[in-house]
Amino acid sequence: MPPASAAASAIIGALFSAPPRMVKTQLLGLLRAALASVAPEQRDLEIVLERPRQAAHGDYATNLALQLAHPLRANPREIARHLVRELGSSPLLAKAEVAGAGFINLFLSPDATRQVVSQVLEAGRDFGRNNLGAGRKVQVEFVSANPTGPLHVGHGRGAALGASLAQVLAFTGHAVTREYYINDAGRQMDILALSTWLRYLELHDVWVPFPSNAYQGGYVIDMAHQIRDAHGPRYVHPAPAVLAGVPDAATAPEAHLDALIANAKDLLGEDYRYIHSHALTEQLADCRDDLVEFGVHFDVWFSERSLFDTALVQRCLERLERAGQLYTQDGAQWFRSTAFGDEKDRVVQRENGEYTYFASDIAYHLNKYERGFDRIIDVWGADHHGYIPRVKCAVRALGLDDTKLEVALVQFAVLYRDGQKTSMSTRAGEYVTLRELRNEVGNDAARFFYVLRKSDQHLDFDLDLAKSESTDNPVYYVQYGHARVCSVLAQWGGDARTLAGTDLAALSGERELGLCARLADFADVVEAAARDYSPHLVAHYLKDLAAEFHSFYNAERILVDDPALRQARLALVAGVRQVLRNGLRLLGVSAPESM
RNA sequence: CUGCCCGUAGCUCAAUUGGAUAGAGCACCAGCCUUCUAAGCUGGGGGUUACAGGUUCGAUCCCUGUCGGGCAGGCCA
Repeated sequence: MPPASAAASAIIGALFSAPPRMVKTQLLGLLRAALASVAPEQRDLEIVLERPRQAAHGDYATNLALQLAHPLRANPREIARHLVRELGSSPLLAKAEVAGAGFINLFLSPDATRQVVSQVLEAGRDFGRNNLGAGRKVQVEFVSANPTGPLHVGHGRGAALGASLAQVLAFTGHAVTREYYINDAGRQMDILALSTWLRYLELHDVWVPFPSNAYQGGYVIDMAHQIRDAHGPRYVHPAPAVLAGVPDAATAPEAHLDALIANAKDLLGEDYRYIHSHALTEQLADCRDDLVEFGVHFDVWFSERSLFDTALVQRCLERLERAGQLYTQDGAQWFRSTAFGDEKDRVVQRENGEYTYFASDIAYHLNKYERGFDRIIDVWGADHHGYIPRVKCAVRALGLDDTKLEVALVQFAVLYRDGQKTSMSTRAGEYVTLRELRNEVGNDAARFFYVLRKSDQHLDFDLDLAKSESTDNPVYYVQYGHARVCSVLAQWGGDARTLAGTDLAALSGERELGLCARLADFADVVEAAARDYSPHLVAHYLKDLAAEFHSFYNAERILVDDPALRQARLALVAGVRQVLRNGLRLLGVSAPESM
């Protein structure tokens, strides 16, 4: 991990300072100056500048006067009038007026509205980028599924959200580390190893009843074949030995499984580790391939087992011990989480000496803090929400700042086909895998649909809609907008890069200026998406931008005879294409040149 | 029983985090192809934001209660 460097931040900062400032930023500067003049003691007040819902209320509006009314003990409309007077005249503004209870409505000059097109074309792929994060180190940990089988559609949503969120954060000046936590130390991995071995024994006509709570999937049989092909009968043991002293499966299924695992370890000795590691390696590779095909990449694959190998779990518990936050009861070791506001104390080491998942999780979070992240984002399934308080308690007990740790919850996705829910039972091993979903609807539709909803909302995933090549399908709708611009530019035949310096004065129609305003909004959308961990805002924005473009395209011809108007419109649609591209890239969706 | 999340048009969802007259897409109705991709566009109807109070200049958003739905509450992960 390279050290967080001020130098790197400075370089990044310099990159961003090059393009001219956005109109909104310039307006904020004007308002700040007016504020300092009207109410010097309130000069540091946060100024909110927003897009009014209605066109009659201008391009931007601010409630600044309303905010000042209380501290100044004055009539908000009166304050607003003072502020407007101080704003004076600016080439940016066509008009500034006081409205309603004391809003200030700002109407941009056409020049001010149009200049965004030049900014888009000059900034190119960097348009929308900002330095909100100022180079701060952020870790996004997501997916982190147990490598005990293929990823399913629930993991897919976490993958899509985490990847998009990481992109958005990187785009807003954060130094992002994408991380996958591998649960390679627990009982679930032992169950997978056992399952593989039992299938392997079956291939050698050693028949041990396959437990219903072991892993049923066909991939387990595949691994058994691989092991047999590579090593023949080396790991075969007779069924009576495998079943020696094993309690009844029907009455004690979990104890049955644990006893089988214990026998496997005894009989196989060192060879058990081979089977265990073969299964882990295979499943992890499958998982990684799946994610790579999905366009989801990780910087760090963090092994749970390494927390034990480096004795971090032990050191972590010793640290809690010294702080007086551990005690022993009923043979187990407990963390006094109630002292930090949790509902009940939690076990960290079981009576049988095994550490709980919680213990390694505390250690993992300690490790995250020790790596110096300014912010740590855990993306979890919403069913883990009850787990948040105890982890935060543990972090506090270690003397760390728990406000650095944020958990983004992802609700389940429910698949619909022909208007019917598709079953997704994890038990029988017949759940829908991410790979099946990707094969059916394609990576682009999957990525887009997954982030179309706020992540903490349930997602109804309409498979038929995702597959349809029609206007109803938002992915196709947005991508088609991009392809359409490409088609127009191809028809024109010129070099799109030469459009950056185009004179835009001919853009004067309502639709044209409306599109310009929409392009300018991209910067705000990106910022909001980063601030609220809400990539869905980008998806919605792209739908809106595409709709506005299609509407414009339908109403006006771009390749008109008048050279000045033609060039200006070409520059405008080239700007639309660039912003569509940038937005789609944040979501991991391709921007096709033709469809 | 307790805690967390949610409840917005017939359906799926937004709403710049407390702003002005709550918006899109489906579906429904009526239109638009001699034109750069009709894989598109235009117009229309549709709402007591679950319900009842409260906080203030202003509430879908914050607080309280009720009703309804989801998820959690292991020495499981």
